[in-house]
Amino acid sequence: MPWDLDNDRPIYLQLMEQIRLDIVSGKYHAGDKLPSVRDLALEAAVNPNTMQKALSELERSGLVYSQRTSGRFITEDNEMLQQLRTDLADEHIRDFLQNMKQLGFSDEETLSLVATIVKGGKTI
Amino acid sequence: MPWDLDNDRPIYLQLMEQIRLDIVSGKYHAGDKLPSVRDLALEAAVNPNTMQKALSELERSGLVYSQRTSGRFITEDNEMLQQLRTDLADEHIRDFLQNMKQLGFSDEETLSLVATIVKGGKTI
DNA sequence: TTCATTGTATTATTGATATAATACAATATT
DNA sequence: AATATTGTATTATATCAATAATACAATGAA
Repeated sequence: MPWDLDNDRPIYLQLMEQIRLDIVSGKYHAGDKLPSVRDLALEAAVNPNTMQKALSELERSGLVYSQRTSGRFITEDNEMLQQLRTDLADEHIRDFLQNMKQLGFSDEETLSLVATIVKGGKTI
Repeated sequence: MPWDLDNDRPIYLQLMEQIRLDIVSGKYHAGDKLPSVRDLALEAAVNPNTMQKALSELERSGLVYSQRTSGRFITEDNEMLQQLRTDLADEHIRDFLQNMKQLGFSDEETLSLVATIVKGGKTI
Protein backbone atom coordinates (compact mmCIF):
# COMPACT_ATOMS: atom_id res chain seq x y z
CA MET A 1 0.00 0.00 0.00
CA PRO A 2 1.21 3.53 -0.70
CA TRP A 3 2.43 5.32 2.36
CA ASP A 4 0.46 7.97 4.18
CA LEU A 5 1.85 11.24 2.87
CA ASP A 6 0.41 14.72 2.78
CA ASN A 7 1.21 17.73 0.65
CA ASP A 8 1.99 20.16 3.44
CA ARG A 9 5.57 19.14 3.97
CA PRO A 10 8.38 17.90 1.71
CA ILE A 11 7.82 14.25 0.90
CA TYR A 12 11.41 13.29 1.59
CA LEU A 13 11.02 14.54 5.17
CA GLN A 14 7.89 12.46 5.64
CA LEU A 15 9.66 9.43 4.20
CA MET A 16 12.51 9.95 6.66
CA GLU A 17 10.09 10.07 9.56
CA GLN A 18 8.16 7.05 8.41
CA ILE A 19 11.28 4.92 7.96
CA ARG A 20 12.67 6.09 11.27
CA LEU A 21 9.39 5.10 12.87
CA ASP A 22 9.45 1.69 11.22
CA ILE A 23 12.91 1.18 12.65
CA VAL A 24 12.35 2.27 16.25
CA SER A 25 8.96 0.62 16.47
CA GLY A 26 10.34 -2.77 15.56
CA LYS A 27 9.29 -3.32 11.96
CA TYR A 28 13.00 -3.53 11.21
CA HIS A 29 15.61 -4.75 13.64
CA ALA A 30 19.23 -3.86 14.27
CA GLY A 31 21.38 -5.10 11.42
CA ASP A 32 18.47 -5.81 9.11
CA LYS A 33 18.81 -5.15 5.42
CA LEU A 34 16.41 -2.55 4.10
CA PRO A 35 14.61 -3.07 0.82
CA SER A 36 16.39 -1.44 -2.09
CA VAL A 37 15.85 2.21 -2.88
CA ARG A 38 13.83 1.21 -5.93
CA ASP A 39 11.63 -1.21 -4.01
CA LEU A 40 11.00 1.26 -1.22
CA ALA A 41 10.15 3.91 -3.79
CA LEU A 42 7.68 1.54 -5.43
CA GLU A 43 6.11 0.70 -2.09
CA ALA A 44 5.75 4.33 -1.09
CA ALA A 45 4.67 5.33 -4.58
CA VAL A 46 7.28 8.04 -4.88
CA ASN A 47 10.13 8.72 -7.24
CA PRO A 48 13.30 6.72 -6.55
CA ASN A 49 15.25 9.96 -6.38
CA THR A 50 13.03 11.16 -3.56
CA MET A 51 13.47 7.93 -1.62
CA GLN A 52 17.20 8.07 -2.23
CA LYS A 53 17.28 11.55 -0.75
CA ALA A 54 15.35 10.44 2.33
CA LEU A 55 17.65 7.48 2.92
CA SER A 56 20.87 9.37 2.37
CA GLU A 57 19.67 12.00 4.83
CA LEU A 58 18.91 9.26 7.35
CA GLU A 59 22.52 8.11 7.11
CA ARG A 60 23.77 11.37 8.49
CA SER A 61 22.25 10.44 11.84
CA GLY A 62 23.92 7.02 11.79
CA LEU A 63 20.61 5.20 11.93
CA VAL A 64 21.30 3.38 8.68
CA TYR A 65 24.38 2.80 6.60
CA SER A 66 24.90 1.72 3.03
CA GLN A 67 27.25 -0.75 1.43
CA ARG A 68 27.78 0.43 -2.07
CA THR A 69 26.38 -2.53 -3.94
CA SER A 70 25.00 -4.98 -1.41
CA GLY A 71 22.36 -2.73 0.04
CA ARG A 72 21.46 -0.54 2.97
CA PHE A 73 21.29 -1.71 6.56
CA ILE A 74 19.93 -0.68 9.93
CA THR A 75 22.57 0.16 12.49
CA GLU A 76 23.61 -2.70 14.74
CA ASP A 77 23.70 -0.38 17.72
CA ASN A 78 20.66 -1.56 19.64
CA GLU A 79 21.17 0.97 22.38
CA MET A 80 20.98 3.72 19.79
CA LEU A 81 17.58 2.45 18.69
CA GLN A 82 16.24 2.34 22.21
CA GLN A 83 17.61 5.77 22.96
CA LEU A 84 16.03 7.17 19.83
CA ARG A 85 12.65 5.72 20.74
CA THR A 86 12.85 7.31 24.16
CA ASP A 87 14.00 10.62 22.74
CA LEU A 88 11.15 10.71 20.25
CA ALA A 89 8.63 9.95 22.97
CA ASP A 90 10.06 12.67 25.16
CA GLU A 91 9.93 15.12 22.29
CA HIS A 92 6.31 14.25 21.56
CA ILE A 93 5.33 14.78 25.17
CA ARG A 94 7.03 18.14 25.47
CA ASP A 95 5.71 19.39 22.14
CA PHE A 96 2.26 18.30 23.17
CA LEU A 97 2.44 20.06 26.52
CA GLN A 98 3.66 23.21 24.82
CA ASN A 99 0.86 23.10 22.25
CA MET A 100 -1.70 22.77 25.00
CA LYS A 101 -0.07 25.57 26.95
CA GLN A 102 -0.39 27.85 23.93
CA LEU A 103 -4.11 27.09 24.00
CA GLY A 104 -4.20 28.15 27.62
CA PHE A 105 -4.19 24.77 29.33
CA SER A 106 -1.84 24.29 32.26
CA ASP A 107 0.15 21.06 32.47
CA GLU A 108 -2.18 19.86 35.18
CA GLU A 109 -5.28 20.63 33.14
CA THR A 110 -3.75 18.87 30.17
CA LEU A 111 -2.90 15.82 32.24
CA SER A 112 -6.45 15.71 33.45
CA LEU A 113 -7.83 15.97 29.92
CA VAL A 114 -5.59 13.17 28.70
CA ALA A 115 -6.72 10.99 31.56
CA THR A 116 -10.33 11.67 30.68
CA ILE A 117 -9.85 10.77 27.04
CA VAL A 118 -7.72 7.71 27.73
CA LYS A 119 -10.27 6.37 30.17
CA GLY A 120 -13.39 7.38 28.32
CA GLY A 121 -12.47 7.99 24.69
CA LYS A 122 -15.07 10.72 24.47
CA THR A 123 -14.56 14.21 23.17
CA ILE A 124 -13.70 16.74 25.82
CA MET B 1 9.83 40.45 16.93
CA PRO B 2 9.74 38.21 13.85
CA TRP B 3 7.50 35.22 14.24
CA ASP B 4 8.76 31.72 14.87
CA LEU B 5 8.71 30.09 11.44
CA ASP B 6 10.53 27.10 10.06
CA ASN B 7 11.37 26.05 6.54
CA ASP B 8 9.75 22.63 6.61
CA ARG B 9 6.24 23.78 5.84
CA PRO B 10 4.72 26.53 3.72
CA ILE B 11 5.00 29.84 5.53
CA TYR B 12 1.44 30.84 4.82
CA LEU B 13 0.22 27.72 6.67
CA GLN B 14 2.35 28.58 9.67
CA LEU B 15 1.05 32.13 9.61
CA MET B 16 -2.51 30.81 9.57
CA GLU B 17 -1.82 28.63 12.57
CA GLN B 18 -0.09 31.39 14.48
CA ILE B 19 -2.89 33.87 13.91
CA ARG B 20 -5.52 31.30 14.76
CA LEU B 21 -3.64 30.60 17.96
CA ASP B 22 -3.44 34.29 18.79
CA ILE B 23 -7.20 34.47 18.36
CA VAL B 24 -8.30 31.45 20.37
CA SER B 25 -5.76 32.03 23.10
CA GLY B 26 -7.05 35.51 23.78
CA LYS B 27 -4.48 37.85 22.24
CA TYR B 28 -7.33 39.07 20.07
CA HIS B 29 -10.95 39.08 21.13
CA ALA B 30 -14.22 38.63 19.26
CA GLY B 31 -14.89 41.63 17.04
CA ASP B 32 -11.38 43.03 17.36
CA LYS B 33 -9.78 44.68 14.38
CA LEU B 34 -6.66 42.96 13.18
CA PRO B 35 -3.60 44.96 12.19
CA SER B 36 -3.45 45.63 8.47
CA VAL B 37 -2.01 43.07 6.11
CA ARG B 38 1.04 45.24 5.65
CA ASP B 39 1.61 45.70 9.36
CA LEU B 40 1.21 42.02 10.10
CA ALA B 41 3.61 41.22 7.28
CA LEU B 42 6.15 43.64 8.74
CA GLU B 43 5.72 42.13 12.20
CA ALA B 44 6.14 38.58 10.95
CA ALA B 45 8.93 39.59 8.57
CA VAL B 46 7.26 38.05 5.56
CA ASN B 47 6.08 39.35 2.24
CA PRO B 48 2.69 41.11 2.32
CA ASN B 49 1.47 38.73 -0.38
CA THR B 50 2.21 35.77 1.87
CA MET B 51 0.37 37.34 4.78
CA GLN B 52 -2.54 38.20 2.51
CA LYS B 53 -2.76 34.58 1.44
CA ALA B 54 -2.77 33.38 5.04
CA LEU B 55 -5.51 35.81 6.02
CA SER B 56 -7.70 35.16 3.02
CA GLU B 57 -7.45 31.44 3.72
CA LEU B 58 -8.46 32.07 7.32
CA GLU B 59 -11.62 33.75 6.08
CA ARG B 60 -12.82 30.55 4.51
CA SER B 61 -13.31 29.12 7.98
CA GLY B 62 -15.26 32.16 9.10
CA LEU B 63 -12.79 32.97 11.84
CA VAL B 64 -12.10 36.43 10.42
CA TYR B 65 -13.83 38.61 7.88
CA SER B 66 -12.71 41.60 5.90
CA GLN B 67 -14.38 44.90 5.14
CA ARG B 68 -12.94 46.07 1.90
CA THR B 69 -11.33 49.28 3.05
CA SER B 70 -11.77 49.53 6.78
CA GLY B 71 -9.84 46.45 7.72
CA ARG B 72 -10.10 42.87 8.84
CA PHE B 73 -11.90 41.71 11.97
CA ILE B 74 -12.21 38.72 14.24
CA THR B 75 -15.58 37.01 14.15
CA GLU B 76 -18.02 38.19 16.79
CA ASP B 77 -19.17 34.63 17.36
CA ASN B 78 -17.68 33.95 20.78
CA GLU B 79 -19.06 30.47 20.87
CA MET B 80 -17.17 29.70 17.68
CA LEU B 81 -13.93 30.78 19.33
CA GLN B 82 -14.53 28.61 22.37
CA GLN B 83 -15.49 25.67 20.21
CA LEU B 84 -12.36 26.08 18.11
CA ARG B 85 -10.16 26.15 21.17
CA THR B 86 -11.73 22.93 22.40
CA ASP B 87 -11.47 21.29 18.99
CA LEU B 88 -7.81 22.18 18.70
CA ALA B 89 -7.09 20.77 22.13
CA ASP B 90 -8.92 17.57 21.31
CA GLU B 91 -6.99 17.27 18.08
CA HIS B 92 -3.68 17.78 19.86
CA ILE B 93 -4.51 15.09 22.37
CA ARG B 94 -5.54 12.53 19.79
CA ASP B 95 -2.58 13.24 17.54
CA PHE B 96 -0.30 12.92 20.52
CA LEU B 97 -1.79 9.60 21.60
CA GLN B 98 -1.45 8.28 18.07
CA ASN B 99 2.16 9.39 17.82
CA MET B 100 2.95 7.62 21.05
CA LYS B 101 1.10 4.53 19.92
CA GLN B 102 3.24 4.41 16.80
CA LEU B 103 6.25 4.35 19.08
CA GLY B 104 4.77 1.38 20.88
CA PHE B 105 3.33 3.10 23.94
CA SER B 106 -0.20 2.18 24.98
CA ASP B 107 -2.56 4.96 25.99
CA GLU B 108 -2.12 3.95 29.61
CA GLU B 109 1.67 3.99 29.35
CA THR B 110 1.51 7.38 27.69
CA LEU B 111 -0.75 8.75 30.38
CA SER B 112 1.67 7.52 32.97
CA LEU B 113 4.62 9.12 31.20
CA VAL B 114 2.82 12.45 30.94
CA ALA B 115 1.99 12.31 34.63
CA THR B 116 5.64 11.67 35.42
CA ILE B 117 6.84 14.58 33.36
CA VAL B 118 4.16 16.98 34.53
CA LYS B 119 4.90 16.20 38.15
CA GLY B 120 8.65 15.95 37.88
CA GLY B 121 9.72 17.72 34.73
CA LYS B 122 12.53 15.27 34.26
CA THR B 123 13.33 13.34 31.12
CA ILE B 124 11.80 9.88 30.96
C1' DT C 1 -11.78 67.99 -0.79
C1' DT C 2 -7.40 65.93 -0.37
C1' DC C 3 -4.64 62.42 1.19
C1' DA C 4 -3.52 58.20 3.57
C1' DT C 5 -4.97 53.56 4.51
C1' DT C 6 -7.44 49.47 3.42
C1' DG C 7 -7.91 44.88 1.04
C1' DT C 8 -7.02 43.07 -3.26
C1' DA C 9 -4.99 42.01 -7.85
C1' DT C 10 -1.28 41.49 -11.29
C1' DT C 11 3.16 40.34 -13.30
C1' DA C 12 7.74 38.73 -12.91
C1' DT C 13 11.53 36.24 -10.76
C1' DT C 14 13.78 33.02 -7.72
C1' DG C 15 14.41 28.73 -5.22
C1' DA C 16 13.08 24.22 -3.58
C1' DT C 17 10.71 19.87 -4.37
C1' DA C 18 9.39 16.16 -7.07
C1' DT C 19 9.40 13.65 -11.06
C1' DA C 20 11.36 11.50 -15.27
C1' DA C 21 14.77 9.24 -17.77
C1' DT C 22 19.16 7.63 -17.89
C1' DA C 23 23.82 6.21 -16.76
C1' DC C 24 27.70 4.16 -14.16
C1' DA C 25 30.65 1.22 -11.19
C1' DA C 26 30.81 -2.32 -7.85
C1' DT C 27 29.11 -6.41 -6.19
C1' DA C 28 25.85 -10.67 -5.99
C1' DT C 29 23.74 -14.04 -8.30
C1' DT C 30 23.17 -17.38 -11.77
C1' DA D 1 31.66 -15.55 -17.41
C1' DA D 2 27.39 -13.31 -17.96
C1' DT D 3 23.65 -11.02 -15.90
C1' DA D 4 21.01 -8.73 -12.40
C1' DT D 5 20.97 -5.78 -8.49
C1' DT D 6 22.91 -2.28 -5.66
C1' DG D 7 23.67 2.71 -4.37
C1' DT D 8 24.68 6.79 -6.61
C1' DA D 9 24.97 10.62 -10.02
C1' DT D 10 23.33 13.64 -13.78
C1' DT D 11 20.32 16.39 -16.64
C1' DA D 12 15.92 18.12 -17.68
C1' DT D 13 11.22 19.58 -16.67
C1' DA D 14 7.10 21.02 -14.04
C1' DT D 15 5.00 22.91 -10.09
C1' DC D 16 4.47 25.51 -5.98
C1' DA D 17 5.88 28.84 -2.55
C1' DA D 18 7.78 33.13 -1.66
C1' DT D 19 9.34 37.46 -2.79
C1' DA D 20 9.39 41.94 -5.26
C1' DA D 21 7.32 45.76 -7.25
C1' DT D 22 3.35 47.86 -8.52
C1' DA D 23 -1.43 49.17 -9.20
C1' DC D 24 -6.36 50.01 -8.17
C1' DA D 25 -10.83 51.17 -5.96
C1' DA D 26 -13.15 52.15 -1.76
C1' DT D 27 -13.17 54.19 2.47
C1' DG D 28 -11.58 56.96 6.57
C1' DA D 29 -9.14 60.83 8.29
C1' DA D 30 -7.23 65.39 7.89
